[in-house]
Amino acid sequence: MADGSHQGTRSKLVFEQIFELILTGELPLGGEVNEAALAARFSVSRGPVREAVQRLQGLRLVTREPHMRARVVQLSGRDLVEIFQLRESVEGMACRLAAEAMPDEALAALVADIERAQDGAAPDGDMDIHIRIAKGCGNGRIEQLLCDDLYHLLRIYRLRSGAAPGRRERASEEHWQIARAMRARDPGLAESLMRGHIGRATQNLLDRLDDLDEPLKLGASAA
Amino acid sequence: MADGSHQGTRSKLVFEQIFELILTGELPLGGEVNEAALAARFSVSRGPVREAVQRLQGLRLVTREPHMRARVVQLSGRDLVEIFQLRESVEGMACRLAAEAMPDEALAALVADIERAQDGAAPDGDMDIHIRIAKGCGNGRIEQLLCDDLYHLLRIYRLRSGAAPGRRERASEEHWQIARAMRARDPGLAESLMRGHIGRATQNLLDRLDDLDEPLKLGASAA
DNA sequence: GGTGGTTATACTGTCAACACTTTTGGGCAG
DNA sequence: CTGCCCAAAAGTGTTGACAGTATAACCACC
Repeated sequence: MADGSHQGTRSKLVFEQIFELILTGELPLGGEVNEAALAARFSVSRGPVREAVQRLQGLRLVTREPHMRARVVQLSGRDLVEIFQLRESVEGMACRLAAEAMPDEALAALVADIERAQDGAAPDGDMDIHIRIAKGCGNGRIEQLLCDDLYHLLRIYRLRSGAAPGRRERASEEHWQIARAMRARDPGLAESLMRGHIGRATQNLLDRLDDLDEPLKLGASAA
Repeated sequence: MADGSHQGTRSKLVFEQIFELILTGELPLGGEVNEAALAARFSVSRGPVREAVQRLQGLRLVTREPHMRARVVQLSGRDLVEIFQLRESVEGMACRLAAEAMPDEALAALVADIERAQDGAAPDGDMDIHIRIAKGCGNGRIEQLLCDDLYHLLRIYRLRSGAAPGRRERASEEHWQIARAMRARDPGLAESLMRGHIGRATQNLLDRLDDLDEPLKLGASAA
């Protein structure tokens, strides 16, 4: 069969639907998650909903203690800083490994795509670069951590808070440097540049946060 | 009530019991995981067993695809190298952060404990140091990744493969250097030393592995 | 005797109902 | 009016049974 990857399992579908609900804000960030209500909404039993929620808990997207209601994560400034610190170390390592493991063509294409994006049309080149590096590092566990676990968190954050003005160009420039270092097969430099890149993003984040424990009320001109 | 913290939830108990079964080898490393059999063994329904298995899957301790039987992870040499690469980056960052965040007394106690362990009686100081650093880094997400997710994997690995001869002293010496750098409030040096420490352990692991894809048959006199 | 299809089995995915715990709301004493 | 206690409601944890799918055994056919 051509694709067939529809793996009928309800749990996975419900998981993605709940995630969409969080993205759209229908499930607000600090809000409660009601298993029965979600089950009724998706016309399934509580079993699949329960598994989906548990999986969300595994990704730290919801918090749940034994007998209390599950709640969507708050994403306070403190949380974001913690996530960015983790990304700094892990994506740095991914970048180092990818600079050794990725084939020449892939690295050349990476540089070319970034340069093309810098010129004119470039929609979502932002996260794409990081994902491509993570997928090319050859370490499945790191790839999973970055592309599965942390990626969801980042999507929620990005959707709620637009990038600072002028930061996009700056980031693209840094991406270009990173990719060039990788193409030159300089793992140490590539890792260092990536860590600096994410470290700057962290600093940028801190500058826009007055109180570390505020529940992500920023968002500015999120248009 | 004195303690009462037995959090009656069956799922958690079953989770720990299954983990024990993996540690003792009763559930062999590449073996299949049968929900019904486990349910009967623990005198619970399949629901809690299912949740426990799913949680194990979240920790990458078992692999499970939609309709196939779940299998305990194989822990091939490749897997171990991936885990150690991830640890190298994350524990390095944890060490950096801990060198900034941990109180003076805690750092002094860390150095003291290592020195005491070097002299005479020191049972399991090995992992303990890493755990203490992870818990002291102040980043809850990193702490959770190291102490919850990766710790289980490492326990399985350690139980099956003893350390190389003479490596324990070497490791203790490196721990001492790390702790000293932390006490001296030198985050950069502390991170560098920790990365070198884990990198050496990785190299040591590679030296003992002929084939990266072998399912962890090391352990020397595996009687 | 080997091979392809077919039935039988075992297991996972899903469901509806029950048991237990936490929370909410109201009534009562102070 | 305030605070505590108690009962009703809501929600989670757990159970046993049913449905769908992959694995295994079996048999016919080449």
